[in-house]
Amino acid sequence: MVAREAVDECGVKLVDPDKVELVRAALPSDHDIAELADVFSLLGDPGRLRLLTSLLEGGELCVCDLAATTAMSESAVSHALRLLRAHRVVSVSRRGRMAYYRLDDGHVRMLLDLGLTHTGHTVAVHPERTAKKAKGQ
Amino acid sequence: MVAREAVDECGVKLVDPDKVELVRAALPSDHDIAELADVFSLLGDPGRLRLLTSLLEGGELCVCDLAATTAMSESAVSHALRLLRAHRVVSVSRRGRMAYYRLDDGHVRMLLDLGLTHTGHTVAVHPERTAKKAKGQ
DNA sequence: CTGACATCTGAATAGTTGTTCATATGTTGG
DNA sequence: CCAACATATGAACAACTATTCAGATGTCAG
Repeated sequence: MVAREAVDECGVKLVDPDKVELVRAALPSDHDIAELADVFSLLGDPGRLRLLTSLLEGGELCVCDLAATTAMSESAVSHALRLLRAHRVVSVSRRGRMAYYRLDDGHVRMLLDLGLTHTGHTVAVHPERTAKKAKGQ
Repeated sequence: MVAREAVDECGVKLVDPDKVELVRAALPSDHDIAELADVFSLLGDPGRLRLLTSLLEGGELCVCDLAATTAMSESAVSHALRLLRAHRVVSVSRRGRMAYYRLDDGHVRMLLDLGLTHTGHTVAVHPERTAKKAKGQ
C-alpha cells in the first residue's frame, strides 16, 4: 500500500504526516523567512549586485564612481544605495559634497562571496587574484 | 586637495578613475552577474524559501506535503517547483501519481545554509514602505 | 551673495512576478 | 471502460520593482 493518508486541521490531505510535522517544526518563523527573503532579494538584482561587487572590490567608492563601474545612472545608483542603506547593507560617510559608500554587512558579504566563487570563475577579495582576469567589459 | 577629476570616454565625471578602472576590471561579466542575480532571486521569495527549507530539512517530499509545510496552495507550489526545476535547483522523481521533489543543487544548498545560520542578524528597515511596526525585530 | 556641483528624492512609468481559477494530463483501483 | 486522485499548466490579475525625469537639498568656490 501507499503511505497512509491523513488530513490535518485544515482539511488538506497529507501523504507523510509525520514528516510534515517534523519539517514544519524545523522551519524558521515567518519573520525569519521574510527577513532572509529580503536579504536574498537585495542580492537578486543585477544592478545592486554590480554595486555590491564594486564595493566588495573597491572598498569605498562615491556615487559617481559607482555609477561608472556599474553602468547605471547616478539617480538609479542613488535609489539603489538608499535601499541597501535602509537594510544596513552599506554605510555612507560624507565628505564635503561627496558620499562615500562601503559594504558594511558581514552576512551579506559572505553570501556575496560564496555566490561569486560559484559562478563559473573565482572573483573574490581574499583569494590571490594574480593572473586571474574577469572577462568583463 | 580634492582628488583629481577626470572624464571617461562617455563623458561621465569620475573622482578616482584609477580605482574605477581597477574595480571595473575585477567585476564579473554581465552574464555571470545575471546568473548570480537569478540564483539570489530564486531565494528571494518567502514561498520558495519555505519550499527549499522544507526540502533541506525533509530531504524528499511530495507536492501535497510541501503545500502543507509551506502553507501554500498546491497550484502555487507546483508553479514554484516548476521554476526551481527549470533552474535545476530541485529535481523530481515520480512514483505513481505522486511527484517527489528534492533539493539538488550544492551551490544553492550552501547559500541557503549560510543564510539560515545568520537569520536574525540583518535588521530590515523599510522607511518608505512601513508606516508603523509595533512588534517583531 | 551666486552659480556650479554631488547627491538625494518623489512621482510616474514600464516591466516583472506570484497567485488564483479553471482546466489538462496522467495514474490508480474497481 | 470509469471516477477519483495528484500534479501540471495557461491565462488573468494584482502587487511589486527598477528606472527615468524633474526638481530639491546641501556644499563649495569666487
